[in-house]
Amino acid sequence: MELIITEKDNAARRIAEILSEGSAESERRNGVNVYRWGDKRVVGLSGHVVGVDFPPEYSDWRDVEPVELISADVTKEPTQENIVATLKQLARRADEAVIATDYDREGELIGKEAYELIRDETDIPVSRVRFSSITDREVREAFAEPDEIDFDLAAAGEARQIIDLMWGAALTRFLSLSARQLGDDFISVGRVQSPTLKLIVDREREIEAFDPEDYWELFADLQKDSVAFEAQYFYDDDGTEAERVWDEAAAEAAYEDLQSVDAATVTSVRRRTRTDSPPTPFNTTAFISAASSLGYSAQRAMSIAEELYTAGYVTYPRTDNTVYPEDLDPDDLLDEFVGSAFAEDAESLLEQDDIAPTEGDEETTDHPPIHPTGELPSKADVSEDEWEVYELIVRRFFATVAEAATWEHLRVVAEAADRSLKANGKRLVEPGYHAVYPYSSASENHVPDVEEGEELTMPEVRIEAKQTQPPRRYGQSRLIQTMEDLGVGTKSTRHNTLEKLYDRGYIEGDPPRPTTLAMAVVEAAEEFADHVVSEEMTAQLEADMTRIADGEATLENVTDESREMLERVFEELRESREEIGDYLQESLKADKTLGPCPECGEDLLVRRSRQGSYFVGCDGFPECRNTLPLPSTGEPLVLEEVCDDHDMHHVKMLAGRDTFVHGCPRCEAEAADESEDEVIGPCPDCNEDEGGELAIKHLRSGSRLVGCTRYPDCDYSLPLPRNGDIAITDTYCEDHDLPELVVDPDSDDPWELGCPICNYEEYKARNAVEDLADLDGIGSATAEKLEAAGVDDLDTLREADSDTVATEVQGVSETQVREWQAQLDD
DNA sequence: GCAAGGTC
Repeated sequence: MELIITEKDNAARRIAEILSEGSAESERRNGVNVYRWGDKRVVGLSGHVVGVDFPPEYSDWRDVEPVELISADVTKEPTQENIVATLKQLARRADEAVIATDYDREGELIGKEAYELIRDETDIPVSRVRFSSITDREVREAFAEPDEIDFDLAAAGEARQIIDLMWGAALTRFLSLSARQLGDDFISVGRVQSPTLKLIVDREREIEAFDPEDYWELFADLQKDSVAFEAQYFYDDDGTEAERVWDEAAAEAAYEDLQSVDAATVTSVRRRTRTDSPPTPFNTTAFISAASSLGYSAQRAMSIAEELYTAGYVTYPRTDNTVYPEDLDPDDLLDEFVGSAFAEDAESLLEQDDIAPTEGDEETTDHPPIHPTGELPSKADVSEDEWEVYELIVRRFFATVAEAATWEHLRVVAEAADRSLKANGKRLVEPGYHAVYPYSSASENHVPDVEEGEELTMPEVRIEAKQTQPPRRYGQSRLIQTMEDLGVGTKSTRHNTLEKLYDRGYIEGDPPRPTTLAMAVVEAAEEFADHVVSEEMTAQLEADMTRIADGEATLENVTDESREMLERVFEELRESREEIGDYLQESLKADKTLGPCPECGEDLLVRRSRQGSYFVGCDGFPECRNTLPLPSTGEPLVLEEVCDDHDMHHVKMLAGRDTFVHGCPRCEAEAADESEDEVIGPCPDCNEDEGGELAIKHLRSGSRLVGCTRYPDCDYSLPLPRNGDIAITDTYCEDHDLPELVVDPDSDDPWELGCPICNYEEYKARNAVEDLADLDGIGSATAEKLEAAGVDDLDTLREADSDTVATEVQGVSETQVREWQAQLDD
């Protein structure tokens, strides 16, 4: 029997399809898919075989000194017992094994791990095949001429693992211990996350240090016949054109000169034609950046793309490649869109004489650029967001095979009272790829045809006082782009790194702003462990890995050298341990401080009760017992904005999709104290027996609800929207004897909420499927499939038999279902 | 429970 091992289940299935010419069947072993035909078996490792875990004796890491840890051996342990068990079972029966993991460094490492597992059982020959995309031709060719595992390349990857863990875990542990941060809120440091955080912190430092400067700009309206256009004043500054006037008196003088006349003479007209080339194929970074201009976060964009990939609509979304593989025939792919929602554009592209896709600079060996597969979803198959992202990917593919656009630029210079004015016009002559790719800006600026010497009227002159602006914060896609430029992180991890920085309380908002803690961590690292916050650590590691891969160094050389360097860092760190700890603790507190306590003058802080709920408490506790409530949903985040009335920072509650700004906790509490409950009808739970009635209530924590007047004896309640005025109408719901409610009745867009009980029931039904889609690893495309199989809410999923679900829903594995169920049990 | 790499 021949055993073929791939990196992921999906690849295993496709390779089996290709090699068996469609005759492969799948069976399950220990919950792992095995594809079989004849005497061949293909199994995907799902990336779980490789794993560096700490030895169990270090699991209680609070008691372990960091330095002991770094000298401790890093051991490898498989993280998914069932995958390993399956692999070993199959290996025992095989007389030959082929490693077919991804054609990159990490793929080689995963392949080597699999090789070692096989070697534990048997000494059958193990070969290695390499192909850059899972297409018929490439896979067949690779299997026709198998190669050997490159152990040096795998060792390079292993050195990376060890060094990352050594530095990351030891420094993380040191900072967390010194600041006594031991729960979920540990203080982490790492080779990729820390240089990324430093980018954000450095930019924030520039912004803080920025000293704005005043300047003035002058504009004039010029008019030819009845067509007006705007021109800007400029002057010669040592041979270059300058628009900003830095001296107020000089600006006023120019303004007076221009105002003294009401006409300008055209002194030069220049026309130029520019071609605007279509964009290159999507790699992960370019995709994230395009999706971000549609308003998607990096994480969200990737998770939608992964969902579309799993459903079979787009290619693998984690790729560096910007060159389509040779065997992608653009004509064939365009043909697939004839008769679809994209028919018109696809047909117009097919009419072109020559269809030659653009190429980017990066041609890699693992996966093709992101493009549609040719299997089309209908709008009903996917959520609105998924459709929007799918359309982006389709249109990007269209753009890469479309023609260039042509622009006509028109530059006009005119003189008035010896002062110069200029206007730049821009006209799209040939829309080219813009016709199929409406995302990149194609805005025109109209300047009429004028001729040299022509006299134009000048009805208005304006002077604008401005200030230089600090540099802008990096947005998420800009950060990911910069990480790629610096070589930090990989296509599969960059977006996760940003998410991690959010989760760790290092950054907040979008564009991300560093918290006080982040500033302190970067500062401490710069002083004592500069290596780990600089992108040079990655650069050096890359160089070392190349040396290992080329056989010029060994894994031991490189990791020993790194370990010695870390030991030296620790010698300095240990001396300053208390100082660093105090500083970090102070910074942590600064991120939780809301403002002065009105009762004692100490700081009011965001705190957490023993039950886990958040509230505002006084730092003077137990002497001062002043408190304020916070909403029950989400995690509080202190914003920069300060309430004018109470000198308190506003608070935002982070709760994923339901994130909202709570505002000033004192304002919210006072508003609730001043409002009165409005009775609207009988309580369905206790009216008959006890006479309880439902009322609209404002809670001190800022939320509103319909609750029983006998609370806490009766805790019947219905949710109400957080924002907007609520009006009670004269129309009554017959079923529940309650009035219908309207939110924001006086606005342009009032929302008829209706009877609160009916509304809540509809809400529950509507959200059942959405709740499914919200689970980790389920998107709306998969949720739709689950719903079709009768699994339409969380409770059904929780009780469902995982094997039945996996059998009935295509593309869903039993392991997945069990993971979802485990999530629900948490 | 700590990193970063993979995949789900």
